[in-house]
Amino acid sequence: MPQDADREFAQPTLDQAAVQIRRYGLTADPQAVLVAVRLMAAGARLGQASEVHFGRFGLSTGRYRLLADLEDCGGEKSPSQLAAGLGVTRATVTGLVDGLEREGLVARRSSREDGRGTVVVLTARGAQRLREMAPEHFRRLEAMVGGLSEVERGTFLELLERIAQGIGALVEE
Amino acid sequence: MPQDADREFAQPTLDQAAVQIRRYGLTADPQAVLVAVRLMAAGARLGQASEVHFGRFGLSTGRYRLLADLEDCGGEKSPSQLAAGLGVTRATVTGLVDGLEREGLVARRSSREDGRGTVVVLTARGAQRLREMAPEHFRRLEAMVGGLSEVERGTFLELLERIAQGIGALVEE
DNA sequence: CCCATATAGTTAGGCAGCTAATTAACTGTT
DNA sequence: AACAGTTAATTAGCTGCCTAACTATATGGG
Repeated sequence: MPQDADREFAQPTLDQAAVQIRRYGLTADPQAVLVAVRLMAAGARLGQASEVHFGRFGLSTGRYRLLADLEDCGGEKSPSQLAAGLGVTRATVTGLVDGLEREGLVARRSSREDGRGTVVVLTARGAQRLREMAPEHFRRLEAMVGGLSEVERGTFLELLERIAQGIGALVEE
Repeated sequence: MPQDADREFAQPTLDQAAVQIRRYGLTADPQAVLVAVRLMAAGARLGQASEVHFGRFGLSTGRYRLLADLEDCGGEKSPSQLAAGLGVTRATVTGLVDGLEREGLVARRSSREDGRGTVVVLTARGAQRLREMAPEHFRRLEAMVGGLSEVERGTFLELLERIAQGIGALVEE
């Protein structure tokens, strides 16, 4: 019996943000803070929902993304290239590949050009798994934003893009 | 010398989405898929940026949120209530409290009303830590969305809200 | 009153992300 | 040719999140 399934996701409110800001005697704009906090909450929640979905196919978000990236690139890539493509460290890729290799979805072989390198290869079984998941995966992604019209999606993308730039600027500080 | 610091965050493109959809012979809308994928990427990136920020104060996103939630509620709450407020499981709260207690930022005492229960209490040191972090924390949140006007932020919030509903519907499937 | 069930908190084990350190191989300079 | 520095991949150890299982206490029905 799963005991925590009824976890509620109470969205943070504008009032909460305003109270916090006032408590510390600051002058930040509560609405701006709310945008940031809600975006983070949505991202986290989306991440968890994905994890559950991929779990049903014996994968995880990270493993799925690695597999998909491999297929996008013709089925072969070095761990370093995978890390760059996925935006994670090479150490993380090592772990993901370990798991996928155990399941026979990818294989490792050593590089011919570079004695230090290895190449991760998508196996037939790995490609098969991707095909099995695709319909539901894309259906879910579509359903998630189904409440928005095409124009609204365009607007959202543009605003998100600008926020992403703001995040990028922060990271470089 | 950190060796992976130059990790690039290549945003997924509309073309990539379209190619993937076509490969599996599906009919999903690439733009809708792109919105979902970018939102997930932004959330993940924001999460990592936060982690770095909080790390400079010897905390993490989860620990900070627990501390802040505690202060919002007058400084005392049970682990169960904390879990509900933060949207995580009680097991996770146990881990967060363990860490915070080790640093002397919170304390545990057993509940007087319920023999099974404990109460997590914000210590003076914990409150002090929050005060130290507040200015930079809120400045960063504000800076992140600084590229948007007030009207745009309102629009973004509204669209994000509708997407959050879409995510909620998926979770219940 | 007792027992079944529910709830509070913890523990154990898993995964994914990180950093830092290690080993091996490549590269460029002198 | 030898050595220094760089890069590829892995390993070890941390955190946060999860689920499942366990212990202890509450609570309600026969």
